[in-house]
Amino acid sequence: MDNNHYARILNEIAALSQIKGVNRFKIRAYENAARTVENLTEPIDARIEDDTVEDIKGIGKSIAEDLREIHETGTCTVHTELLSELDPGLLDLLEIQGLGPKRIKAIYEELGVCDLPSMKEAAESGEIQKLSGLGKKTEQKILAEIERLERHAGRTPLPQARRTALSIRDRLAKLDAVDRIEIAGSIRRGRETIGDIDVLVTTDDPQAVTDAFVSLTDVAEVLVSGETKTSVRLVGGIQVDLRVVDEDLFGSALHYFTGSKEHHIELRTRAKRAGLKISEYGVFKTDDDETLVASKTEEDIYAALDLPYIPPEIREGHGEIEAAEEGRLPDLIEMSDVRGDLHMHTTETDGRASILEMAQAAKELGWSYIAITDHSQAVTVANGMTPERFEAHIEAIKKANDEIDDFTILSGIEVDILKDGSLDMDHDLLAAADWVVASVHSYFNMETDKMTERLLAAIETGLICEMGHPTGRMLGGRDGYTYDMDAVLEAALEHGVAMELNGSTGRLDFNAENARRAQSRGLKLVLGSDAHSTQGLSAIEYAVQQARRGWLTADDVLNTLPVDELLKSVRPKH
DNA sequence: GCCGTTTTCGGCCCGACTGTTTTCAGTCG
Repeated sequence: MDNNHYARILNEIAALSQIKGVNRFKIRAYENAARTVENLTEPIDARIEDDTVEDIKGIGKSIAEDLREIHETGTCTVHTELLSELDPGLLDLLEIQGLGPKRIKAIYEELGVCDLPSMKEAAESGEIQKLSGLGKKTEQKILAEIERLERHAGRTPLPQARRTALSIRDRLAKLDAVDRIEIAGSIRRGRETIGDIDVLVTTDDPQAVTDAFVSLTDVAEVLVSGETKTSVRLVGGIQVDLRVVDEDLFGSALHYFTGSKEHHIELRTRAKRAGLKISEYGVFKTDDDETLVASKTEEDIYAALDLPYIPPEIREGHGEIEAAEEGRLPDLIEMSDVRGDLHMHTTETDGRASILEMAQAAKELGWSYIAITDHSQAVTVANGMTPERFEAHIEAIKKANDEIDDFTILSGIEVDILKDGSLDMDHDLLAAADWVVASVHSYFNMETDKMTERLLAAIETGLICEMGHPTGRMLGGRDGYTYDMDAVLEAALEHGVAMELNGSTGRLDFNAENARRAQSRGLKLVLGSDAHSTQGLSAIEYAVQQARRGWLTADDVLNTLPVDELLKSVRPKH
């Protein structure tokens, strides 16, 4: 069973327990355990079977028992009892901003409201405002929130949220009153989907900045406005929080507003033991009259806690603080480590630039090589290449090399993995090409076993360098196809196939968790832009960011190698 | 429910803002 299945049940136990009103630390224990399971690089099934599940930090006797029960039956008593006591529809109500577990419980008990439709009905008929502690305003907010949830559910994909954030940043940066402005929050950490945008500003005129912020043309509604914190909702539905801080406190504020919550909880617990207190205003001593120890930079904050700097991308409460303590923090890959890009398209199929244009643009970005990887014929909508066209394309790529200095253009292809696992191209042509990306573009809904067989067959041809966008998921769109990931990773390792971390803005596939899982098995990753235009090449930044979230170093990534070493590192039997 | 360089019991991050209240609980990040 997939780790996510276990995590989902633990999360539901936490959410339902909140509404039931149990001890909040017990709830946190379930949340922590869910997060731990989600981010485990090995199958939880294996830990249950060899009876080591209780050795995992954050999983004790009781939750271990729950996990064993889920392993055997698919669910556990704690979960089923909560579901029979309460109503599963209540989980949706937690999505309503401004309503927490206490109020939901009260409304549930007083009015029998058990899901979004009954909440809407109760609010529309004015029943909510009659309850003690609730009033007309809360009732109106609930209605507005339900309407918003009906219109626009879920989180925003990172690239889209980042564009919005940068636009807001640039507009506010023009104000005289703004000294320094920075995007913090989950965008800075590079989470693949974004709940809201956090903007941090230093100024000597907070009122002027706040006024300008709420007057931005795309602000639909002001949610909160205080001295240091203002929140708005944009026309598109996304929430933006603006925080105004003193210059001297910039480091501690940036650290605080970057999160994650879990990272902070762990860090603050650690600080407390050392007689320190952390808030957005700095690190303070708790024993005397609260002396300020650090606040100017994030480096200062970590130094005050006797820790090395922890990069934003891994501040997720996934063991990074423990690793920092023990000097085990990975030296995360950086943009400057990347030497080339191994996944892109040209006008030969569905790209918008020629071979040479792509090469020149890549050279300007600082790369020393690229692979041109146009589609094979199965992708008819992309004008995929027949064997004849591919053969000619290989020649054209070789020729283009003569027209650019100090740069290598590898001949390649993104060959389709057909329904039966065979490759959509003559094998001798694949063998003749420098770089072969193999990808699935059809029949996404195959059964898990069939899809596993399909991918294994493709890997076992021995002709593949790299598995392209390995799960096929679209960010904020379709889910990835399902297969036995462990079996596929094992085969890829055996046949010298790297897994791609595709940075194109609609995908980010592999995601960070899968990349870390592959890396922990000894597999290499490749960062690819999947560019269809010269501008598209910059998507590699997203791939780097996700790689950092997956704790990858330059050594884990093949396209940090010089081109000759790169080519030696794949297709060993070839 | 989990955990231990103050601990096997007694803790478990910290502050801002709002609405409904007359001093603060609830929610959020």
